[in-house]
Amino acid sequence: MASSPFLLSKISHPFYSLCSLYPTKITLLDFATVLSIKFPATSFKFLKHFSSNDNSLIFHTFNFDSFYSNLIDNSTQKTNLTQIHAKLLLLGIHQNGFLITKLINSAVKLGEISYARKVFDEFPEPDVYLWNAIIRGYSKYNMFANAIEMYSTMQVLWVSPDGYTLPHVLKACGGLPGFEMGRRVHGQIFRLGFEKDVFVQNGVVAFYAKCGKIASAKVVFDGLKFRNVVSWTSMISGYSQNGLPIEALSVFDEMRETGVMPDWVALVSVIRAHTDVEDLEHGKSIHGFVIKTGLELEPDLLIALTAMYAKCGQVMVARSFFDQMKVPNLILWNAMISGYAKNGYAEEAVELFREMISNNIRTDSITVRSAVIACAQVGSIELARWMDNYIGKSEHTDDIFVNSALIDMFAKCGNVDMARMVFDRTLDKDVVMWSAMIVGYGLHGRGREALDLYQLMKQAGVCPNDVTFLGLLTACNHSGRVEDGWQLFHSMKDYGIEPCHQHYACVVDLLGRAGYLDQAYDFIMNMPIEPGVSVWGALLSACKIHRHVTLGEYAAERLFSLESYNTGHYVQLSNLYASSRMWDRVAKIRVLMREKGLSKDLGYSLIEINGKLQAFCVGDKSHPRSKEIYEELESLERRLKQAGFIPHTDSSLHDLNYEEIEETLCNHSERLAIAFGLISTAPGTTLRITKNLRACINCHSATKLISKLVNREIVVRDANRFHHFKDGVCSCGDYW
DNA sequence: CTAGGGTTAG
Repeated sequence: MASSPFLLSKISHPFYSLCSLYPTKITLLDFATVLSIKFPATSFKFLKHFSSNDNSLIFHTFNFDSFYSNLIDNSTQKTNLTQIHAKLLLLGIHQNGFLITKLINSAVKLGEISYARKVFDEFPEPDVYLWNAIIRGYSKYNMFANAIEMYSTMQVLWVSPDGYTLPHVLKACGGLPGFEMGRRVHGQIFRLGFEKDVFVQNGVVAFYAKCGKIASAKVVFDGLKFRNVVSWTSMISGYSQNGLPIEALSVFDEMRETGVMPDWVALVSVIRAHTDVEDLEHGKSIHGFVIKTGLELEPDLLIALTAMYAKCGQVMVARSFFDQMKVPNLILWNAMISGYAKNGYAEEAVELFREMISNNIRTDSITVRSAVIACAQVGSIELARWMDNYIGKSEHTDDIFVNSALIDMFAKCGNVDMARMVFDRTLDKDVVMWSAMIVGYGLHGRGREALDLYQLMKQAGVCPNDVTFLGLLTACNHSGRVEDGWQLFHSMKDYGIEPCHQHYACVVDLLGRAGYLDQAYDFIMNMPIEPGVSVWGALLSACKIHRHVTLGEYAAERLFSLESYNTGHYVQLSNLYASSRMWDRVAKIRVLMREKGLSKDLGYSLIEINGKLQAFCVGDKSHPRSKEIYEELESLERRLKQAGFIPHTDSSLHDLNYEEIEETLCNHSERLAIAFGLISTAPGTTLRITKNLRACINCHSATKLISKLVNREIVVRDANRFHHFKDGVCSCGDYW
């Protein structure tokens, strides 16, 4: 001992200042333990030295409980705890329930749940405090099945739960699927006489709310004699979680009337309700309240506010919140990304997602879902492939939501075959997955495949839903299958599905396009619900195709009365007149539009070259390679003429919807995009173009021929569907 | 030693 360097240094060692905190004398072994915790870097050699010592030096007057409990509380690492535990064992006081409970709680706090369990298992006869500690640990880390398992074991061993056990058990019940367990616990709570314990009762309320049994939650809540802010919050969030934000808000009002002051958790729930109803004004007033009550520094409250602003379309405000957050957590990232995606800021959403990845920030399935949705909006097949590739390497490959979104994304990015690949590689398919694929085929006019898939779906025992039928009807529509569509529509009732506006509009479209205008009209007249914009719009568009002026005017009238400021309706009617060469009425519509201050939508086309999107509008000369583009355009025009192409001049010339033709050269935006695509990609490369309006008949015919002349596949996504041009024909069969 | 909250939604 004399030679020990420790003795030489002990006077000056900071340990002595630490010792003065404790009221009792301390042994060398204790010294070593403290050292190892407070000064891990220097402790090893001391521990080694003392490990050969016996513990005869211990003073029996020493107050173990307070000394070790302080040590445990000061532990910041698992190794601290294991050393203390070893020490307790060495001292023979490892059956001290108080200290072991503390140890377990401390382990839980450090996230060392399996270590906590190990310590628990080594304890011979745990009392209710120990059981509570371990159940609490499992519940805290959402290991609900373990929590319930411990709860059951505890009762087998005749340890009765107390008022501290039950809230954790209830939380676990709420987190598990099914609610039988929770119901049993509720019965037990009643028998054990906890009906006046506000902690326990709040847990019961929250449990029922989580399981969707909001009525039961309300019954328990109403039965409470004393309600604190937690009781109210449980009820508010319960309504929110069950899609009843209005009710949630009225509970909040009630709470305010009874004079209970909301804390930040309560406000988070209220903000969520405002977010759900997209009520920006009231959301803002809650924001004001947050500032007034001095809670604006509460990070989670700021996250809820960010989500609210993002979802309500105030993405700039949301972004400034986001940027101010020192440590943005996953939920905040998700709120921001989904907010962008939801409000049409698809590029921003994707950019933020990429930022997460390049900074190695953890993503979850919600992040990925939102990002995929954003990619679908962007419409770039290269981006879509990148996303698919990323997911293939992630842990989200089996996420049914992610895969359905991927199917939708590939379909919307023009590659329905890749959508099918995702579909085929997903083993567990639900209705939504099947429907997404059917909708994808519908979008591309592949009616046969959609119908075949529907058969397979039924064979697989999956029951169709309203979206399935929407996809099927669209598919029939885009491939001219009137009979199939008609039958499918009528088979909806066999599955107990009530058709909605969109289904009716599809049928009107289906009948109308095929020329059955009278039938379409009768169909509308016999609809059980009031026909809306989509239905009349479908009829008007069919009247335009078949030049049925009187019926078209009738449909337009209905549209004007429903939406008097929607430019599209005027344009459609004008197109109908133009197709019937009624130029005076075309002019009248123009005057009418001018009077109402409406102007037609500007057409533009996007083409992706080397992963970059290039935009063109009609007659666009702003591109740096504009000269080359127009040269290519002229050469195309020449070759078209040589091939015998005669432009339609009757309707499209006066078609307000489409960009006007300039002299002989057609400079519609998609033609510019095609020309640019041709000069900037290798021969044979597929061109992928996105257009915001519907393709005009002239460009459609021209594109067919161009695909043959230049031997390229050209994929055009217009406002309505996809067109695949190849070898002089289009996948839509000129039916769109 | 207790309880209540937020991101998504094909």
